Amino acid sequence: MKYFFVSTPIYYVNARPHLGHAYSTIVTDSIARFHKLAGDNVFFLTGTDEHGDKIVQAAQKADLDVQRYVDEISSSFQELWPSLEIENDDFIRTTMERHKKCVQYVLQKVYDSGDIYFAEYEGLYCYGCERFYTEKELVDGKCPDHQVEPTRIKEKNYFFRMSRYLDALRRHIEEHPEFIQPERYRNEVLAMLREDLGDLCISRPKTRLTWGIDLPFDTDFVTYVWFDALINYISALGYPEDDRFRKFWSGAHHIVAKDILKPHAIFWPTMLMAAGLPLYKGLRVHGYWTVGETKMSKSLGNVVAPLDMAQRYGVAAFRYFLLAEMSFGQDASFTEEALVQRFNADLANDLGNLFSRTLTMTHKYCGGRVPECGELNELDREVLSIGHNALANFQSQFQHFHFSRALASLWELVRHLNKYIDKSAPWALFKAGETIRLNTVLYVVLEGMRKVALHLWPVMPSLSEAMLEQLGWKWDLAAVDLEGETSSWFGLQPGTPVAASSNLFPRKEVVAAPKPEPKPAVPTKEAVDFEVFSQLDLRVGTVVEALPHPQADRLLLVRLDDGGAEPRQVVAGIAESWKPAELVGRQVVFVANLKPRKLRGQVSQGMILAVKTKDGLALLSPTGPVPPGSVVS
RNA sequence: GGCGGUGUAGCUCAGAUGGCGAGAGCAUGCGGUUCAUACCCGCAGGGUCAGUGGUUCGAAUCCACUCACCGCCA
Repeated sequence: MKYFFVSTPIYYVNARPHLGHAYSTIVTDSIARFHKLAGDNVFFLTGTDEHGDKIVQAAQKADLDVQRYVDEISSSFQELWPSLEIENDDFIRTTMERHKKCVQYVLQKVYDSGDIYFAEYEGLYCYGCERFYTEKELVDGKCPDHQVEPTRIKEKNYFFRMSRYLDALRRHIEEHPEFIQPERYRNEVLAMLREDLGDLCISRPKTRLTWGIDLPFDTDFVTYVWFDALINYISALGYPEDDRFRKFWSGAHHIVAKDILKPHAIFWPTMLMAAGLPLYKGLRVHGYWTVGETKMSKSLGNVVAPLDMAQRYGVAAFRYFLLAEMSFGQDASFTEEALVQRFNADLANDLGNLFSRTLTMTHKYCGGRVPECGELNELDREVLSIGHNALANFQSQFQHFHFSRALASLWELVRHLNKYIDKSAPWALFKAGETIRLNTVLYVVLEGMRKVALHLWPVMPSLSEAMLEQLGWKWDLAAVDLEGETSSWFGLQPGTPVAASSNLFPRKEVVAAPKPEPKPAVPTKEAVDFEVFSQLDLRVGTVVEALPHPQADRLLLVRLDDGGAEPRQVVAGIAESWKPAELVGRQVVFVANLKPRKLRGQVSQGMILAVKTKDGLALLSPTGPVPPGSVVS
């Protein structure tokens, strides 16, 4: 029996669970289930990371005692997972006693072997942020958050001699391509290793931070971030004394998002080396979910609440979508429309309808029981062969974290079963009374459906079990021979009753397209002919003089150079937005053939064009200088 | 600025070690079918494989440069 250990990151409890957390955990759950299905002995770990200043600050903000605060957020994670059909074997919290003991054990061990040293360093410290800044992080020499010049202080801390292990790590990565995957992240880590990474600061003085694990060799300090958090992967396995560690650690895989690549790809392996422990087997790195075009962020208020989606569309659809839509390693975009589209196309139309039509036919034509399979002809054998390929590809792709491709492979079988039904036309066989052939066709389809359902268990556990139940197949995880399923085709027992009908994935209405601001149609005045428009004589004039109107506050007397010998006087109602001095030299568009008229005793020979907005009047003018009097058309 | 990645049909993506008249799914159009969840099946349209130059009998695939976007580091 193979041992397989797989972990999510432990989630930092400064925020409630969102789509990113859900994805990591669902992927990990699916992998865990896949290995369970394959017969491995699986340990699936997730948990929460609960130490550090940020947590203390968040608790203060929430006006809660720190312990209560972390308890609460941690529970929100623990409570969410079962509703997403996530079945972790353990939930580790860094505030648990068993974790603390393990961290201290490892620290002491590394300290004893001489890889932790005490050193003083000097840095720029911002008291507001309670952290050090590098010169480059500062803006104009000031802390970007508090706009305060940081203070140069000296501090003593403990350091992990990471530099000693970096060469060995680089060799390991080079010799084990599967250590970090996908490839792009492996390259990134090798690039990081080409730089001087130095050693790792692993402590904080208690004068600054008390919410952490005491260093076993100096209780004036607490452990800083990674030496605490990363150890969760082995503390949960009961390292050092527990047998589980010995069994499971050799097959360990970590699933992480790309933002925590460095700690997992560099800090953690070197820590393990220093502690004299074998390295994990594989690190699998995925990208981010964006929401539409933009990054998901709290400030934008577009954080997708996983549970909302799961409730609206079903856990199965939600999990299926996440796995099918994201090409593992790359970023992907989450939109409700895409989810609905995929739901309808793949789950409702292809798979759901396949169940519906086949079960109905089994009832109409075969008394609702799995029929006897007769001799196979060319068409039937084609199904078996396509099925073999689809399932073998599914298994191989899934194992290599290509979930999207794995599901695409599986759907080749789903679609082929639909084609096969059409080609074989059981309804015609029924009318013709060709019972043996009819039974064979339906058997082949039902068995294909069973295989699809079984392979979907890692992705959508309860729906998979429901499908199998409809097929009258007894779900028994321990009895599954996943590899064998690719070649055998006779798992269903003839005579077994099947469900009379099926409605696993009722089609969803396509949600309204993401309203690009439903701008109302612009109401216009009545349409006019071009002739009417061309009666207007619009021209550009240059303001040569502007004066306040002697008898009106809102009016200006504007004298325009219109190309003629004398300036043209126009009375313009723009005094509230424009001062006379601002106008001189400016070019404006005016109506040249408006009948002259007197406004408050002053003759106006035309009208200057302007746009009224809530901020005042904007004048129309050419994009660049033109000769005065130029005609506008 | 350095390093790395990506750029293939409207959209999402496949395309080891160079040999294809460049693929799939979705979307679109047309046709067929009725067992079925207005579903399924078939056919079709649509791409100068970012650009330029090179290696080669032959390049989406190798090399160089350019452009665009992204990431890491500085």
